[in-house]
Amino acid sequence: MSSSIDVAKKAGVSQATVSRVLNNPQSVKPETRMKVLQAMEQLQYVPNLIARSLVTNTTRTIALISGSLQNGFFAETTDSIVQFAKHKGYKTLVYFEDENKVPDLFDLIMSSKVDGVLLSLIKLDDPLVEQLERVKVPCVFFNRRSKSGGHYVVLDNPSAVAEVTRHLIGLGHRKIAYLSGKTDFSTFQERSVGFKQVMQEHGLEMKPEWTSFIDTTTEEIERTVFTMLNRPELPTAIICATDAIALICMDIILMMGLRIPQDISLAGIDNTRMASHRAVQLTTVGHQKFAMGRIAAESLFELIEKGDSERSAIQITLRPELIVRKTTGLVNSSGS
Amino acid sequence: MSSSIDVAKKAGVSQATVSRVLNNPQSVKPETRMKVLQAMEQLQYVPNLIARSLVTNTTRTIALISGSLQNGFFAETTDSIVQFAKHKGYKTLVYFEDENKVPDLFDLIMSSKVDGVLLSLIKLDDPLVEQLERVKVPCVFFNRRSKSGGHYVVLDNPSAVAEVTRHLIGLGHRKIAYLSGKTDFSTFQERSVGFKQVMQEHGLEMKPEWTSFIDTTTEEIERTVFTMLNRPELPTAIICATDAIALICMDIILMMGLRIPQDISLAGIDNTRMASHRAVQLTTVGHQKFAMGRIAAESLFELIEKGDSERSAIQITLRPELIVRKTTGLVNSSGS
DNA sequence: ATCCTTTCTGAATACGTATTCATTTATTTC
DNA sequence: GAAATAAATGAATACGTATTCAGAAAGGAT
Repeated sequence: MSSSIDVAKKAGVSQATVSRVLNNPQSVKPETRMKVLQAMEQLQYVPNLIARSLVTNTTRTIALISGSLQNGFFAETTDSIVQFAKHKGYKTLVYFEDENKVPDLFDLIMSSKVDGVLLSLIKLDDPLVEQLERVKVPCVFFNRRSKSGGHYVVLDNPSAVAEVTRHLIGLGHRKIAYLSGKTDFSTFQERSVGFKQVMQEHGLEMKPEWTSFIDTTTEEIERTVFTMLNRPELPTAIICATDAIALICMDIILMMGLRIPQDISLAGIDNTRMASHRAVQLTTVGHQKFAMGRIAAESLFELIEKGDSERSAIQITLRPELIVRKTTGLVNSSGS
Repeated sequence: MSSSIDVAKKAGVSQATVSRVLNNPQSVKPETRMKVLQAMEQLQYVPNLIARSLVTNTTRTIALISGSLQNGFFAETTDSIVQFAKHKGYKTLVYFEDENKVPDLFDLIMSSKVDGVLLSLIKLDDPLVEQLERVKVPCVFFNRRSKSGGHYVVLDNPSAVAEVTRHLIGLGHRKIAYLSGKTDFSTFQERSVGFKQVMQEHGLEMKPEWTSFIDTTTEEIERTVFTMLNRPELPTAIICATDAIALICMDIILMMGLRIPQDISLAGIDNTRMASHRAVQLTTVGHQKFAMGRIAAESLFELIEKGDSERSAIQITLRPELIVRKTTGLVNSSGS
């Protein structure tokens, strides 16, 4: 690999001039500029971004810390974030973390010198947040947020669940199960609040055996649903805290020979792409306009470009929208 | 941010010693090592990887050039690749490229100084391949490959399609449609070969109006399927070159009120996660053992760690395995 | 031609680390 | 205790770029 010094030699100029034709072309005489460009061409010169970063203290790279792509929601947000970053001339460093262990991420981010961070996999009281705050790295949370504020874009989670819950109650359901991830994530925390509230408003009981806050691994979800549906008394509806959970849930329900929604209604949240598929047609709640990932990315670049500190907090809460499809129906009166 | 020089000052040693406790701890006396570690702790020192990369000419970063995550196959491979890279102590820089434009990727890769490249989105005659070859960056293709060889891990594509085609013919199908991406990608090229061959072996015709090689955007696929199914004569089965295409295809088929497989059989390739979902149950063909992404990643790290040049070419062709589910059935004798 | 601007270019330096080489300090051997 | 060896450390340098500052070249006005 040839360096700017090689180019300089070949063009008979100084290295500084080579640097100039790259970063400030009009500041160098057209004649010599041509010589330099020609030399670059001949040597197949491509600038070393590492060296440049060392000087400018900027990498044109963002970090994305997301949940596993097995979850369609994260696949969609990741896709749009990476696309948008590319469009902005930025590279994206991705981490798909296990829900539980996000320990060394701070050092990873700091040492990589990324220009910004998009975080979805964050616990309510994650120390990472405070650390990032301290070092002034532009950072926006999406989907999940931390209790210490910061910039974020999230769904109005309590309302979202409230809407599905009311929808199901409106269909006559009284025995409603709730299947969620653990509440140390804001998403699951907030969504459970919405559920609890609406149930109470209607004087309905949250049966412990129908209410689960579990690890959102496929195996764990399958096991939980299987156990629940093997009890003597079945719920008439299941609300899942995410579409990803709902899909797995649906898989088990169908496997056990139950019909949706005749035997059991099912609803999710996120309005994932698969939810609208005609083989699935999941009732869910989404939000208007763009994907959340896109909005988060736009917000982040606003921080990066205009400077974080001046900016007042970006705190966007997307209005939820119930999307009724085919997995929820009137409660089966023959149900015990 | 504090540097190793700050640490050195605080600990009363030279910067070289600080560097040593990081890279060669046992070469420094335990006593002074402690002093240094303590200073690091106090200053919250985290090494600047950019600077380190400049010296070592290594970044512990790989680049992944993949198709859009909208395609479940790429979501799965990306997930496992990123996980595996992390496990190996490497970061992953991702690009989800549009099928058509992959022009400036070479400069992007070179300037970022990644230690290796995983490529799935590559055309048969992509110039990128030769460029990467020339600069000796470890590189392995997966899923798709280039005609100029190199390291790759792919499915035995002709056999894969041959298997589904024979399966459908065995079920009595004669009027078989084929829906594929464009053949300047090896995947689609090789798969179409398999289809053509088996059809010919059985003296069956590839009707032009039932055979499409199109851009694999959702809209384009939808339009194509819609048009095909609005013709007077319908195929009794559709083979899609990927599960992603098959899913979209299924969506349209169901939307038009046709039943699968009673009215029309449907099959894909890749054995994507959603294909096994009980709301879908797509007949498809996959391969044994690990995900392809994982195998590709393992191969790449072998190249990175053991050095590329010594190594003979890694060329892995995975044996396909037909997985019959519920979207393919006996041909409906009442079909016109 | 002289002086003054303006435009352009080169030398020098900084960024933060790893590494070589020489030097100091500690340890062993007789 | 001296000499020989081994272990530990520091000074200096390199990596490839951007940038400052000073100086050279070019152009304009008188």
